[in-house]
Amino acid sequence: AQMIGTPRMRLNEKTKALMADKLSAAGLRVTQARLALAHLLFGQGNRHVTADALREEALAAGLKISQATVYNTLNQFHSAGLLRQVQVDQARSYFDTNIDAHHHFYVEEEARLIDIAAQEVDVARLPDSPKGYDVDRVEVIIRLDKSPKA
Amino acid sequence: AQMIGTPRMRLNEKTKALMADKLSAAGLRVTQARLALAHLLFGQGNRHVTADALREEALAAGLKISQATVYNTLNQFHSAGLLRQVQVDQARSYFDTNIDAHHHFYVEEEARLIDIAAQEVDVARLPDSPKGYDVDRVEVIIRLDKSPKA
DNA sequence: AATTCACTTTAGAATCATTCTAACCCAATT
DNA sequence: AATTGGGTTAGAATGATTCTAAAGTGAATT
Repeated sequence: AQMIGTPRMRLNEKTKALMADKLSAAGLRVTQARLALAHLLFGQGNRHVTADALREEALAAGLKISQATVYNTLNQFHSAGLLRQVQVDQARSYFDTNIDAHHHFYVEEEARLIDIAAQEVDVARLPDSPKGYDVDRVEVIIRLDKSPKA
Repeated sequence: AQMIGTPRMRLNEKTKALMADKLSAAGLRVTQARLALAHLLFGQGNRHVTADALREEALAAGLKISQATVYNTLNQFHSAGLLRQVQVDQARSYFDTNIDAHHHFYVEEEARLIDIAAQEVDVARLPDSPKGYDVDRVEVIIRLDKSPKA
């Protein structure tokens, strides 16, 4: 009998199986496009991607996938709670594979987001929410500039 | 002789004079369009406006002003440090007349921003910035949902 | 008051991210 | 294998914002 994890099952296949589980668990049908994008998004560490960057990455990986599907998929993953949307730049939105509570550095000059673990920031006091409203989430964004050359 | 502040000088005129000073101080030429928009923006308490909302307000006030000028002016005011740009919604950007350090509530369902005074939030601890970068500013955004009906 | 020149304003076109449409395709079920 | 209901797609549509290049205006000068 073929054991789980033996050389016969390539890493890629294992990841695919994990991704299929992830999609099912999120209530999404397992399709080729979703599997492939999930593989790119969740196959490695946490990432911040724009729709266009993901599209290019997919094409570079030899996938045949339309821009509409990239958008659809990112939105579906977001609705399903697999991605978080980060709004720091007026031009485009970022999707973050890290869905745990955390914060961000943003370097505008480089259009680059950097995660900050929740425990690295201590928000000691917050105002009461206006009557009739509840806190959905608290975002801390630290905008960075390149240091002037000394 | 006509004294400053007598009934002969209408409130509107006084505001206009203040706005002219504000523009000059910011290094901007005093033009009709800028005066009129400054009057709408800074004539009352602090506000959060979108380009389109400001355009409509201008038209409603009987001003003849193009959308391009509204955009140009908002961007110039922003560059000159008279406005701050707030990025909370993927669809449009907001301009905030409050340029002091402060934070925001954002009600996505209503596309509404609410100021939070700086002293209402206590950010007790922040991570070190990555090497080569300096903190430009720290933004705290508290996203709100309508409370479910009890 | 007229002239000049640089800066402003403008209408409309252009751009760019994102969404929509309507047709085709595929995953699950019978 | 046929059916069905979502999934995917190319291309059009949308909507905010920017660009263009032509006409207008403020400030300084004659």
